[in-house]
Amino acid sequence: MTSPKRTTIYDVAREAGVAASTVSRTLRNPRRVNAATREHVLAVAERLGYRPSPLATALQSGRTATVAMLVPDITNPHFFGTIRGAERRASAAGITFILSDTEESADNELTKIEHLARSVDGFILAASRMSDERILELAEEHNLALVNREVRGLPSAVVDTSVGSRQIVEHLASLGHRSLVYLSGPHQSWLAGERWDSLRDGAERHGIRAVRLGPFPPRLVGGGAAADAVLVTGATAVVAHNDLLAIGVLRRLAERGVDVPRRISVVGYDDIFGADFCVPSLTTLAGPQDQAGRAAVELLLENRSRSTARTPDRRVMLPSHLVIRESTGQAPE
Amino acid sequence: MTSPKRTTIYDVAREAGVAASTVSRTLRNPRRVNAATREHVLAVAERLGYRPSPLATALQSGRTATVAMLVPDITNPHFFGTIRGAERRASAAGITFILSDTEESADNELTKIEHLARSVDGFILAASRMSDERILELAEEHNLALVNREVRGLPSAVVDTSVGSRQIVEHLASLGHRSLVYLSGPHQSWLAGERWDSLRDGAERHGIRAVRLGPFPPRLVGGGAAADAVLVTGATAVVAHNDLLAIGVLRRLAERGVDVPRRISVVGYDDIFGADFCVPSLTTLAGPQDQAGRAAVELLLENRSRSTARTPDRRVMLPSHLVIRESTGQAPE
DNA sequence: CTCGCGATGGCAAGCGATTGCCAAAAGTTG
DNA sequence: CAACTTTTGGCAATCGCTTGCCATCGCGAG
Repeated sequence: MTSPKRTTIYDVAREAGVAASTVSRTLRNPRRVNAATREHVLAVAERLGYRPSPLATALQSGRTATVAMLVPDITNPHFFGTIRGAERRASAAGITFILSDTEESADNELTKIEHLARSVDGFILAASRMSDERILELAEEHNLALVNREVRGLPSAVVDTSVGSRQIVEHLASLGHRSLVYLSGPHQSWLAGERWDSLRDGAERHGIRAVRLGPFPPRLVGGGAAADAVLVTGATAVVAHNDLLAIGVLRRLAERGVDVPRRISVVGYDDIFGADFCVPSLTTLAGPQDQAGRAAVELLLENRSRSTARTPDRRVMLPSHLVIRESTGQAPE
Repeated sequence: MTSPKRTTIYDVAREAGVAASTVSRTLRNPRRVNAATREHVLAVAERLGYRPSPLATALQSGRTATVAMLVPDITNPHFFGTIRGAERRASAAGITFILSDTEESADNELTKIEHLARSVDGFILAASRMSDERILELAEEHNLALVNREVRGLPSAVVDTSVGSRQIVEHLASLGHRSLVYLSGPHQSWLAGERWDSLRDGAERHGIRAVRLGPFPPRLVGGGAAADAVLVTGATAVVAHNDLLAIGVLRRLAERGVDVPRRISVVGYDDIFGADFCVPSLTTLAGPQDQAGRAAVELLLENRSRSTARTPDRRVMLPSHLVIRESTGQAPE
């Protein structure tokens, strides 16, 4: 790699016989310069293969045309959709997309935000593990958009799981189940709380007994312990915090020779890759995670420039739907 | 979000009673400044909560402490490992990680590189779809590291699939198979070429007939057409370009009532998430993709600063290994 | 024919660091 | 103690672009 001194705005200016400011305006604020000059400058810029330096632009203007997305665990398929959606949207808007894994740690989130603060226009916090207070505090200084998390007054995009959770309960109720176990995710997970609340709520309404176990790590490996715990309760239906956990449970149950769904029904959340081809295939609450990612980027974009003004409460709620597969069935006698 | 005018190096300088340059040196080149002053400056910086502006630093110094990774398809599980490995390594080195999806298009790769050129120290091209010539050309101007792709003279990290491919053939041969079909991936894919070469090579050595079909889109949906095509050939073993395709094939075969592995054996590449719990579980060539990602970042880091000097041929080769599961078995009579 | 005003382009001051060069201070050496 | 060498800190230029402010110009109005 050689550094052939990229052409700058000054090169273009000299070549076009105008001032640098004119070149700058031609690019950022075209109507501020006469059509004829503009054409000329553009032509010269094109000929010289001019590319603006995002750094210089950002340094001067304060706009970086970059967003960062913080994710608790990149490898969790649950986030793939969100990541993709956000990346696509950012890319479409010509915005650079920074991805950062916070390894399920609130402290890491803080550190990373601090670190990136000056390099980005805003942050997308996906399933943030931080407390509401902390998030609100950060929102004072940074432009934030939340995904699958709600905090009073902050823009957020969430896939609605309360309605969906009730659907799950109804589905189970209709199959004759009288009790269910919820396998909870990380206890800092807002989502986990939401889901439990709706499940319990729905269960109550249907006269179903609901128990919460956990927290379990929301990964395949979490399924082992979770499955065993479930068996002890004697419940006929399990709702896992996510598909990963659910699939883990399925595997463990298979190992132990427990028939799903004959003896126990299993439900997950997210409809991740693989949920349709595991055995038995998984009944799960699917949601447009990619749209949540995309929406988050949009919220961020709306929001920038606005510096002191608190954004009017912008929250996007996306509908989820229950995908019924083989892992749920009639409750046993 | 408010903009409380972040504290700058000048604020620290004033407060500490030294020149800005001293502050700068304290941070970048501590031994250049007296221990006493250094301590003092650090204390003041700490007290004021000073955070350097990456933008300003980059603009002046040319080092951005950022790398970008270009991936043909973010949603393809094959890349998850690579992405994770690269992100982790970058993060550990305090380097910002930009992720960009090129949607399987060589032109997109070019555009994105052009776009990000000034904002990053280098690019990681994962399974690039560009031609060797194009890549070499780009390497003149940019700092590149390749993943799962080799181009003369450029640093690269690849999971060795030639040895692995031969293992696959041996495995199949030992099961009595006399013919195999390779389901090829995108034809711009270097990997696809490599794999086919090694397979054919191995097949020849074992007196096995090998046929290549395709290209097929390396996704689940590609499996439908692929499976049908395979059945026509009457081969008893299929090696798919990747697990996604392989799983797609499994599904289609199941639909058509073809018994795997009784009637046909299926092998994939990558050992992606799900390969172990699809049915039948998939025999596949696993490789440390995350290490490839991590290695690529390291190659990039070694390489920066060096501007004109061409890097000594640095290539990392990672071993793969065959994971035998249920999708392969004795060849039928 | 003069005045006022909008359109247009240039000047120059930043944005927040880094770094070459220089001078003063401190340390070495014979 | 003189003559040097090292250390240490400051000055000022620079990276590439944006933008407030000012000067000029052309033109329609009075």
